[in-house]
Amino acid sequence: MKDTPKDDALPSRNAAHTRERILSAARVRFSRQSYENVGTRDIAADAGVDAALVNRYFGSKEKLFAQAIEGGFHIEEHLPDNMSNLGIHLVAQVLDNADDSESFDALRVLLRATGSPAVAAMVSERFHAEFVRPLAKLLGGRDSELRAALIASYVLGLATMRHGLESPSLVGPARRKAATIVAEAIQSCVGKKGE
Amino acid sequence: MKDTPKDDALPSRNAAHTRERILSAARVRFSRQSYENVGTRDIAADAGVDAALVNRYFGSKEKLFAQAIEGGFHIEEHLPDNMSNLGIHLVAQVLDNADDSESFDALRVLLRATGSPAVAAMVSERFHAEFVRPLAKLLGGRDSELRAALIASYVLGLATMRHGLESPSLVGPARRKAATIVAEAIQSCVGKKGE
DNA sequence: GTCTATAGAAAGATAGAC
DNA sequence: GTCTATCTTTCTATAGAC
Repeated sequence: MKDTPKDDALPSRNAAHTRERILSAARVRFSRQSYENVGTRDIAADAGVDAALVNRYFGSKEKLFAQAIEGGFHIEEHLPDNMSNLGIHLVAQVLDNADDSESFDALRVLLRATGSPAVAAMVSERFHAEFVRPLAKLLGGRDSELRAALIASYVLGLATMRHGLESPSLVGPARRKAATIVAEAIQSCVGKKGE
Repeated sequence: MKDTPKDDALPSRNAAHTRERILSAARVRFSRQSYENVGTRDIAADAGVDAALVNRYFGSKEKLFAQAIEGGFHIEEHLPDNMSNLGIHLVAQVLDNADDSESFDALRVLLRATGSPAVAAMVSERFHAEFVRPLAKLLGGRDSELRAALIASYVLGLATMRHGLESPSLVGPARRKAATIVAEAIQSCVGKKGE
């Protein structure tokens, strides 16, 4: 069987593809457990490759982590068409995300990394560089940095309740009301240009 | 030298006192790093006792952790005189807490525990039992559970930005404005009895 | 390009001496 | 009531065979 050039194919001996499989598996794992609780063996098993290849391709677990969160917070990918919908748009992205979903979620990685000395500073730096400061620039006006930080705070609080603590209080019928209220709080930090 | 009966004394051979020293050191350590990053040896060193005594008195690291957070979220100890000041009161407790303070802060323990399978469920359970549900009962009225969850969400978000990410955006001159805004958001979840 | 084998460090827990 | 010594497991990382 020859290697096929198709992207969807799974060539068994292809460095670039193997690398991507590892990175993808790492993103999912780090979204669900803290840095220390995720083993390079676990990642390799999920990716279906040998554990030694993780270090072979990424150098160390720490560098793999850095690669995994690279670009994950980019505000541009979380923006609505119109800034007047920012609140409801951000809130929906946090709440409409199944607890058992096996996908990458940078916000969850952040929540789980704050207690790990090896990566806490790295995550904080990226979050500010990719999310908070660009958002502040988008908002503009007085205290834009502060207003962006507050929006981040509302989003992180919701994410902690929903995905960190898996609180039952924000699912089911309550979800809709919660979304509306927090979206309003966020929106009030957006529209202050008139002041 | 005889053991003195005074509470402030440091008898070198006293089970109850040694136990208390370990527990106290554990509370501080768990406030600053995740469950996995805190070693029983670290705790013992801080407490000035032998590492073997940790297991001797608490059975296991997990049981020690359970004891450490016991009662830490109790809402009663975080309430103002009047519920009309709840927002500003809660916010102040989160923001007015030095990053390098060597004190126990249950909220920080919570933030750092969400990625640790061994203790995540335990922390979530206690937080809901000691903070969210009692708060809902205090609030009363329509959607009290939801409104309590939202207040918790605002508090956790602030705590994450301030102590999890050590964000520079909420300290200094910005602190006062941030406090006022979030306090208002919280307060709007308190006063809904008229609906 | 991938895998086997293992080095080396660190952690939780425990038995038994003092 | 406390400490020394150690068992056992688990993890990252790497050298070298295939």
